[in-house]
Amino acid sequence: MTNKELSDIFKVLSDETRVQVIKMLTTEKLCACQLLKQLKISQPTLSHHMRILCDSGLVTAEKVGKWVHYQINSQMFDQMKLIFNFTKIDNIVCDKGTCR
Amino acid sequence: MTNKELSDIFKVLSDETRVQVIKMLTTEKLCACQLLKQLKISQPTLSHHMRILCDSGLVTAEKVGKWVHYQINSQMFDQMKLIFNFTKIDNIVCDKGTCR
DNA sequence: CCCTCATATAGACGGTTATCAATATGTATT
DNA sequence: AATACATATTGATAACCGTCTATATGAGGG
Repeated sequence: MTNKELSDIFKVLSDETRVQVIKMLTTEKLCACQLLKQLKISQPTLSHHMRILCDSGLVTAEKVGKWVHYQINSQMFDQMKLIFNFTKIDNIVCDKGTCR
Repeated sequence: MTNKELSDIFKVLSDETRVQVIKMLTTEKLCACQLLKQLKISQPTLSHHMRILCDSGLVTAEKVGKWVHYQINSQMFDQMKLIFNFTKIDNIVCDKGTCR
């Protein structure tokens, strides 16, 4: 994963409403109208957020009749978990009074 | 952690340059001048990013003489790891042809 | 067919942000 | 003190983003 790909995913998660949607979808599959009920935003704004979430791959959509069912893409989140599994090494650089 | 707190942290990580800095600090402690060498941005821009990283708590700074040593705050990243450890339940909502 | 409900799109607006050049501050070295 | 180096701050600018209203699209139901 490139830095750009990573920062793009974090950008998707950098909005409070989208985090709330993700949390809601964590426990159950939901349609847009149900999400809308619990959010304090207009319908077009929700549609905008859901598009961003789906485009990123973090959420998947399935059209069922009039409704669209949204659901977490857990594969993506498993990958994200790995991102934070880095190992930190306490190397001291810039010591000996020089940075060159 | 509230949704706002979470999205604020993701916002910090939503910039490609800051992701690159985080990655660089993953393996070793570095001063600003060393970070600057490997990045294609001006010194004031780096200073701006380092302030955002430090304010968020993801990175800590330590002034040593002329230099500022930056280092990952691994406690924060351990916490972030947990965020992605949710359990997904495949509840189907919106079934039976109604959303009400 | 018309009407209603669910969702998407278009366009406008205000606020935020990343970037830079210029400058300031602070710290060592000579 | 004077100079050089490391970092921070200021102010300006351009691009981006979240939000809304208005409108369009699409799918059932009567």
